[in-house]
Amino acid sequence: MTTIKDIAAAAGVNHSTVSRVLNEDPTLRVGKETRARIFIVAKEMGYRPNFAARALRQGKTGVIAIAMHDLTNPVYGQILEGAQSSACASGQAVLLGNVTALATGKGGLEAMITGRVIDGLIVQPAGTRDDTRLLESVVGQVPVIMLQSAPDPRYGTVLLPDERAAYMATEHLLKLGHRKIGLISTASGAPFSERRYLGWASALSSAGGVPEPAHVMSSDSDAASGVKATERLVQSFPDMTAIVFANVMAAIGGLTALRKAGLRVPSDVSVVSLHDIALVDHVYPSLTTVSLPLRELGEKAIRMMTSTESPQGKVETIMTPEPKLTVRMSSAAPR
Amino acid sequence: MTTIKDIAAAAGVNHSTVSRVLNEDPTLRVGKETRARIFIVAKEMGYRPNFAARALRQGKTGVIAIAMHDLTNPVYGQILEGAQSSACASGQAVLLGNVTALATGKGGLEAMITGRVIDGLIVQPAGTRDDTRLLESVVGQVPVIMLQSAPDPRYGTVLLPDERAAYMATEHLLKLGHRKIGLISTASGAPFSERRYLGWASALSSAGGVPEPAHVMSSDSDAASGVKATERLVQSFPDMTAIVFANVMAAIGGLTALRKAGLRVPSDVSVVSLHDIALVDHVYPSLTTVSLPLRELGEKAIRMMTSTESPQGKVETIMTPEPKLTVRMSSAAPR
DNA sequence: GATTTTTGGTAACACGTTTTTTCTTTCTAG
DNA sequence: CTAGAAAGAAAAAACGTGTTACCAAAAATC
Repeated sequence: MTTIKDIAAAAGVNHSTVSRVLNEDPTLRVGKETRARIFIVAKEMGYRPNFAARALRQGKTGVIAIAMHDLTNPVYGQILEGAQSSACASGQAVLLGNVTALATGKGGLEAMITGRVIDGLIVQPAGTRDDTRLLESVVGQVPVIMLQSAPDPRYGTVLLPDERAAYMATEHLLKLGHRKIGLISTASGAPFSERRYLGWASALSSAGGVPEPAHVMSSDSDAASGVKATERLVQSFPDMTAIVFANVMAAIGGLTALRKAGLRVPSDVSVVSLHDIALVDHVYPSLTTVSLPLRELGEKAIRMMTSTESPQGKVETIMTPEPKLTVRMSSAAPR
Repeated sequence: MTTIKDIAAAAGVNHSTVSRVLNEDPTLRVGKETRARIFIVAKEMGYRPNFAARALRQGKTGVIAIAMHDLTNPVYGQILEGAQSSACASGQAVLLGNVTALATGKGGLEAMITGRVIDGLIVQPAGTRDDTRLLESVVGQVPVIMLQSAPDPRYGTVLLPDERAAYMATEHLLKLGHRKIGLISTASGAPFSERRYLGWASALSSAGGVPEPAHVMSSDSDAASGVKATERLVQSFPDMTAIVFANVMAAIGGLTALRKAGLRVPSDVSVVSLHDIALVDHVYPSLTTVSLPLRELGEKAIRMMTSTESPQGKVETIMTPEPKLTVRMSSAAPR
């Protein structure tokens, strides 16, 4: 590996001059030809600064960790891709961690934090249970940004327009003529579940209906859990003519549950889901969805982290692109 | 941050002694009580070694990068999770990269390699196009392990039992009585596509059939591409009674295509796919699958990377767990 | 022609480890 | 009692940067 000293020797200058030239130190006065020579030699010798040495000196690494729940969930994959590409653009790198491992102290991630490997941590909180333990172990050690969490002065927060999206989904069903509209919500207690609930409820209210908390079933963000929640809903309230799903994986499970219950979609029950992913075109029937800017969520989190001001206490809601309704086969007017 | 020198001062010893005690240097002889004191002080002060300093000195970071294609694909997510958990277990960390960004030199990943941030690189190659460029830019710089690639002395290779799995999928259809069995393959030119083709072909041959290359359509590993490939197959060969899909996302697209073509699954066409993911229970009809040990692929790649011997030129095929057939609704005897 | 200012750099240290070398004290053998 | 191990630990060097302080010579000013 060629070091800064090799270049200094080849260019016939002191190594500190090389460092200052390459880092464009404004306080350094240097001859035009010396500067040019250093650049040329550095390029010729294929010089790359040693990461560890630089990190040691500067106290920064340029690595941001992101701890997610479930990497096999395509919804979360979008967040990851957004973060990944945004980080690349600003010369940072993304370290992947598992949030459960982080919370239980199992993963190497904790060592990476305490060992000053990472400059910041982006967390997709579990919604409820392990979050407090998680927070205690990392907040204060390193700047933290929570995705879709309850704002807190100790960390930054990036939010999706959950209420708006849930409102739009419900509104679509109302316009079709539905009045009995259930909600399969996400993890109870999670702030974004609250907001999605509010969107659903306010849409119903503004159409003159009365949002009934009993018509809400909570589900985890996977198909199997969506099956169970949907079964509970249709058993308790057989008169529902439409369901809003707060998560698309749950909705995909919901289709299975409805099929098993002998209910046709959309003729017996209409379905609308949040999260517009490629998959919804390929389930049967294809799902009407309202998109959420997940990619942008990941991007924004990185930008907030790399901005000059500390992210602590900042709260940002992604407004563009707006949630967008895409009507597919799963929604229709009630019979 | 408390450093090793702080501990040395607090324990009244030289900082090098602290280092050697904490790292359990066997060549160091140290008094029992001194050793105990150092351990106690270190724990009390919450000492964590500084990663950058250690990396600088040792020339190793304990970080392994893994460059994938498409993070929203649940199939690949499984590989990632396997790698992630396996790395944690051995005190390593996983850095996430995008293979396209790596190949085009865009991502921060290349800087991480040349900057000696990472000790090794695991790559899921694109199958064909960017791979050679990719290889040239990284092989030699850092140990590389390719997933599902063509073995090469310059890097290590970890493979799935593709042929066996494709054989089992085809065998299942043959046992049901099918004789006209098409194959929707993965990226043409990719070694694993070859192996899956061979599995399909040898199953047909051993049942006395003649594998016809024209009955094979290649598709990318996503639903949209699966739709197109399936359309091509059923238009060219309307007499097919069954299809083997080499990728589950393509199979999910395939169901859409068959539905649009007015073909019932399984009564008109039976479908079997490789890759057993949770989602297959929730498409309609649910997919008969043969599992592939994807998680273990990720785990093995990490283990090969962290083993003492250089991974270069090593080739390993994951044998356990064996591919497993799970019969669901999409396959039945032909009419 | 002496002093200041500018130009173009150099020298040295610091970052926190690990590792190699060296040093003092104590124990042991002859 | 003395040479020499051995025990216990300190000192020093090294990893490759970044940064602060400093310095020599040339040019400009008085």
